[in-house]
Amino acid sequence: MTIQSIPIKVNLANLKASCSACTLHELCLPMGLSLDDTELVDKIINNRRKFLRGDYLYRAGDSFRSLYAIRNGFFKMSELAEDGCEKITGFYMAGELLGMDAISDDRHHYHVVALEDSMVCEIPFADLEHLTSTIPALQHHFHKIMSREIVADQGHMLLLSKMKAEQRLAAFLLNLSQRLGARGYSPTHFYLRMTREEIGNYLGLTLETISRTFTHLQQEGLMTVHHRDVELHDLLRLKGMLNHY
Amino acid sequence: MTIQSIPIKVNLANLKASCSACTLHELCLPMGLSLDDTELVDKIINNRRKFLRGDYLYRAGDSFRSLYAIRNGFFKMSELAEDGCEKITGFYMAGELLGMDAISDDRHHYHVVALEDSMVCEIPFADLEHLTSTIPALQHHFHKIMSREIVADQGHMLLLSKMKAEQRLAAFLLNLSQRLGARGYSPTHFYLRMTREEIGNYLGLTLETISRTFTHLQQEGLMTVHHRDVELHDLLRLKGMLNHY
DNA sequence: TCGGGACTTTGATTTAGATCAAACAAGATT
DNA sequence: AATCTTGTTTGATCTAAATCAAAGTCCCGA
Repeated sequence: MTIQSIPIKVNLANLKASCSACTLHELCLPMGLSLDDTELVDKIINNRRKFLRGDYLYRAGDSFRSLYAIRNGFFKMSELAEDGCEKITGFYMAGELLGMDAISDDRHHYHVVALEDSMVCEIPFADLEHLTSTIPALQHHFHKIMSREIVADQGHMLLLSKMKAEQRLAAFLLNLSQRLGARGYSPTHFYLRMTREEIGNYLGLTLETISRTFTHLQQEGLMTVHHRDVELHDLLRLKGMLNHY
Repeated sequence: MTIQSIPIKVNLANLKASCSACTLHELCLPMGLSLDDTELVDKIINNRRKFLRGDYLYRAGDSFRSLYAIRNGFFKMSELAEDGCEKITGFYMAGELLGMDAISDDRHHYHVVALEDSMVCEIPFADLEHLTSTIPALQHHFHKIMSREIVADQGHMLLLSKMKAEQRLAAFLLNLSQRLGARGYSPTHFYLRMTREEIGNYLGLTLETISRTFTHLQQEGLMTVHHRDVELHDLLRLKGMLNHY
């Protein structure tokens, strides 16, 4: 069994509440949809599909038909330049929605690859739009989800344009921590699903800088890393590092 | 008359076609809305409001009620850290929609300031959502607009994480060029509405680097800059600079 | 017409992080 | 167990851009 396939311990009760079936489900239930509406939503969600580590969910250039809700697992989204140079635009985990960039011109703009074995629900976009026009609460929720993607991307822009290496890595770890915590996983102890190179790529740094910065954060007593096993010792001090640009 | 207030020469025929009244108008007309639907859209758009250079359209933290469509003019969007350090997240021009980040949690996340005298239409978001649920073509178009914002932000992320100073500036100029061209302005000859410092801020560089890079691009014969008057001599070669990361 | 302020250019120096290089782990494969 | 592969750490050196510094330009208001 590889490290990558070791399942993380989950607080099941929590997970169930925040991600009962599939993203869309999670998305609409808290919106106070009626039972009938919930059934309508369930109907358009296609069967879950399994992806093994390394599988592509879709590729840049693929024509756009559906959004994808991650039921569980972990994905990276990236652009591949002609020269083979990869540029990672984001990491996505359970409860998150993939493919919203493709609405703009009916083509996916990026590759999406599973970084661990994962389960995904396909949501045909035409069906979703049909449903959102009949269920106002669902429409509003969908707008919020797109808006959150915008906020997240703009946050990452600021990270890339203003923060130093140490701050970027701290922000990255805190972001993972927060998202894992929201899903019922431990916010302070988790496995990284990606290599140092992929982290560096995403943060606009090299793998060597990531490695050195991990070493430094450990020396400061802020965290422990062994391979991909991360333990954050002091979330507050980590957050404190982000304030001063 | 300051340089900032010199009006740029416009191809009026073009402008009219692509931006007849207000952004939303421009947005829905090409979607094949019926005349009746178009009238409905017009009804929810509040009177145009004028903003002088330096005026705030809204501030970070303001509660979210409306999106804003720029009828004409130029705005910058920015975050202001406690220490007073500004971080510019984007520049917006005629025909673009502001405030979509605020849908996520009913608060504006950034400040928006006019960089020249501008005219803006306010679009109450509740009204817009009401309309989008009754006009499917409008809903779809709105989703495309949000999606385009996501694509643009992700493109800027890649710029910030992978490109060198010269490529960033070239990409910035080409982006302005393309957007101005789409609005009927000259894509090769335009005024910059922002300072070198603001460009640098947005591109993750210092004003000195922007200045030196302008000088260098001029020496290469790719462009001419006098103060804020930019002339691009070779769009193809500028585009060629972006390929190699 | 002069002087002040905002912005820009250019030069000298410094530095954070990139790049180059080598050794080292931990699994996976034989 | 021995070897290979993939990913990681650490060290030495280099470099693009930051920072520090000074002078120049344009605009504006008195």
